[in-house]
Amino acid sequence: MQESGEMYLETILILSRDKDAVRAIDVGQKMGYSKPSVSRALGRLKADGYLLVDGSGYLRLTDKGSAIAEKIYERHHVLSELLTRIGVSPETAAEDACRIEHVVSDETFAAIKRHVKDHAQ
Amino acid sequence: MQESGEMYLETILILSRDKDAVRAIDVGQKMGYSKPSVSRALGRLKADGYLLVDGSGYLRLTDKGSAIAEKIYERHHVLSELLTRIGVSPETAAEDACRIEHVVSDETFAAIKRHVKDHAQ
DNA sequence: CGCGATGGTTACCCGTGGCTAACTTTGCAT
DNA sequence: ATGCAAAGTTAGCCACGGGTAACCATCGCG
Repeated sequence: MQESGEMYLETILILSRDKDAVRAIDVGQKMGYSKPSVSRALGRLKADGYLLVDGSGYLRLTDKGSAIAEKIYERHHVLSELLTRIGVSPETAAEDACRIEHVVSDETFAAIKRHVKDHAQ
Repeated sequence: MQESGEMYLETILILSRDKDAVRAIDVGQKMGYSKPSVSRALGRLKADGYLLVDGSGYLRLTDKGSAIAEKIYERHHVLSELLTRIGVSPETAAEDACRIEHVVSDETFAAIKRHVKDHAQ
């Protein structure tokens, strides 16, 4: 799983919190990508079993896809929380969290999560 | 400047701390990349004015290249310090710092640096 | 009924950044 | 002087991940 694949899955998860049905076009709009780019990326995710597309073009994460999306989403939250706590502006914190969330190891994220929890405010 | 370019510059900086002369082959050995990959990457860095190569194949960072290398190197140190401090093992901290160092914004890094300094041990 | 808008896909281009294979160049040692 | 080893480059392969242009399919509305 590549960083960009994780972003697609996370985006689908976030969109499906609001909308009851998520389509490729919504993903593209949210991420600022063209239709063909989204189509191809989603095709890969589908082929690799992270995603299902029904007859009407509605997207649904598989368990496997959902697990990744939730994992990244959690990281996003915790990292944003940590960064704002040390004085980063909310916008920048969100942007940086969005990049860091894909590159930290499980060990490091566990430590960060523990740290944030232990030093709750 | 791409992430991989930053890694090359940082590696050259680190190598030039030990050795008095750094060649492409040393960089490749250190990074685990093949000679052609290194040759091409260094060619780009040279073309973009980050790097000089003398007649004997010795590498020297320009001011521009040095600035980036030092910046990334500092980030590496501070991030490693932060991670080990919250309980990450030194090896994992180094690996993660190596990835995070390329993606954090200046604002976030400034905040991290301040945090690490203020909570010195 | 037809036409246009919407959504999706196909085909193709581009840069990045790895790789191998093969070539050149250089320098040292026999 | 030969001849090998080390360093670098060139050419070409591949996957990723963006992009356009163009096409198809469907659906709603006049």
